[in-house]
Amino acid sequence: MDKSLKKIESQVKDKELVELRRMEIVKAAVDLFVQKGFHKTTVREIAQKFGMSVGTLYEYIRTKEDILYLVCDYIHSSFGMRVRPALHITPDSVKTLKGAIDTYYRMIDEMQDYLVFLYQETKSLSHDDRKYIFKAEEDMTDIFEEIINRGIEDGSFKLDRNQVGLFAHNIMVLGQMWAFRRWALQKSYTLDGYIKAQSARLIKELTS
Amino acid sequence: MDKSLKKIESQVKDKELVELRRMEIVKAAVDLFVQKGFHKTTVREIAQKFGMSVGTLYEYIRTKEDILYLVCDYIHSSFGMRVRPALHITPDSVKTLKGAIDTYYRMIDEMQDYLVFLYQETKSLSHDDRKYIFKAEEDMTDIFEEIINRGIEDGSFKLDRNQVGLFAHNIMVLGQMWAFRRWALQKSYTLDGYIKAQSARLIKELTS
DNA sequence: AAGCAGACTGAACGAGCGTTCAGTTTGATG
DNA sequence: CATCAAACTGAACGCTCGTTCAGTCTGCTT
Repeated sequence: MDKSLKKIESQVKDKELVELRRMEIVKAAVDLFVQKGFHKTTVREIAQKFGMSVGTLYEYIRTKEDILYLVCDYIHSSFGMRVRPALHITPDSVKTLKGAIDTYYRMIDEMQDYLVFLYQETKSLSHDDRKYIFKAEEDMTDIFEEIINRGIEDGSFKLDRNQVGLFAHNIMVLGQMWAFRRWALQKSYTLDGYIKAQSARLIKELTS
Repeated sequence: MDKSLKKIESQVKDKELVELRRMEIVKAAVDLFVQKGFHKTTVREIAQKFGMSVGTLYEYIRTKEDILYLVCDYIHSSFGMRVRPALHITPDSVKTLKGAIDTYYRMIDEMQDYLVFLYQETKSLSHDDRKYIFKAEEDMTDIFEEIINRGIEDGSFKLDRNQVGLFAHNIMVLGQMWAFRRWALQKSYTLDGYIKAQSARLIKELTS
């Protein structure tokens, strides 16, 4: 799942160079997109930040939307790269879930600008591309579901089987809320306080 | 709070006509915006659906962004008009909260397209206009806070005072999740099932 | 050195779109 | 019926921006 589904064609032959330049393009574009939004960012601006001419930029992509796709893909895989290695399945299900929540919520805090951007601009992607991006969310949900299911099996958690999916969604949404409602929450809570409060509540619900 | 904060100037003198035509404009624009997004909708399209020429349209607004503001304001006040009258404060705090959740969640279901649109396009508004729109969210949070606080006072709910705000946010976000994650949730749950499950969980948490 | 392919340049093109304005219609007034 | 202002029209303007392409530069090969 590290590589994108879609192959975007380019004029340039050298595969490694394409990879390298595209990473530069993404790095240049992501900040502009997050700051100004996709529509208000011009290809010229991206090229300028990228340090090359518009013409060159178009050697590596076909359309402006390709850049959006690359950026979304980049953000999405950054998430994946950060969560996966940080998730330790331990014999103690409570500890495992606590750790997963902590990891996920901290990642959201670090990447809040990207997260908000993803939610706001995915509708500008084609239907197929959007599905691919949503896939990342489903993968994450699956991870939480698995942890909860293990906990139920070993008797740590009490939860109706057909509520596991919903509970996994709740965990994720309560984390994402930190980014989406920062205008309210980040006035009254610190990240640590927020994680502690939400985490305690979720765990208590599962164990009582 | 029914009238907008901002007065948008118009060429037309007759105040009532302005009000009438603007409502027609909003009605025409809102569907197009929800369907295609703000940026991809042209003023010409709106004028056409509105049934008048572009020139006339511009007698009632100054810029395209004015239309966005009018639409956001319209959506926001539709929310307000629907929730407020449906909220009954009863002596039974549990029943009151259950009713409020039910009302709010059903409203989200009905207006899910609008809600998603609001979240996706508010960033295109000016800073002041955005603040005005966020205000609606804060008002709603206040309502839930008040219900919870009453419940704590009359002994129905057990919750640390400094967690009331957070709990109110949780209630709202778990409702909005129905709209934002419909791609996953609305496959596996009915609205009634969803409300019952989330509501039960929230109430249980407050009363146990 | 000559030849050549791959990488790069940026002026130019042209379509799309927000906005305007010179002019027409409408209907109220005297 | 004449007058006039308010409401309406839509072609035209002008600017922005995605995209292209004729031409230049670079460095490798023979």
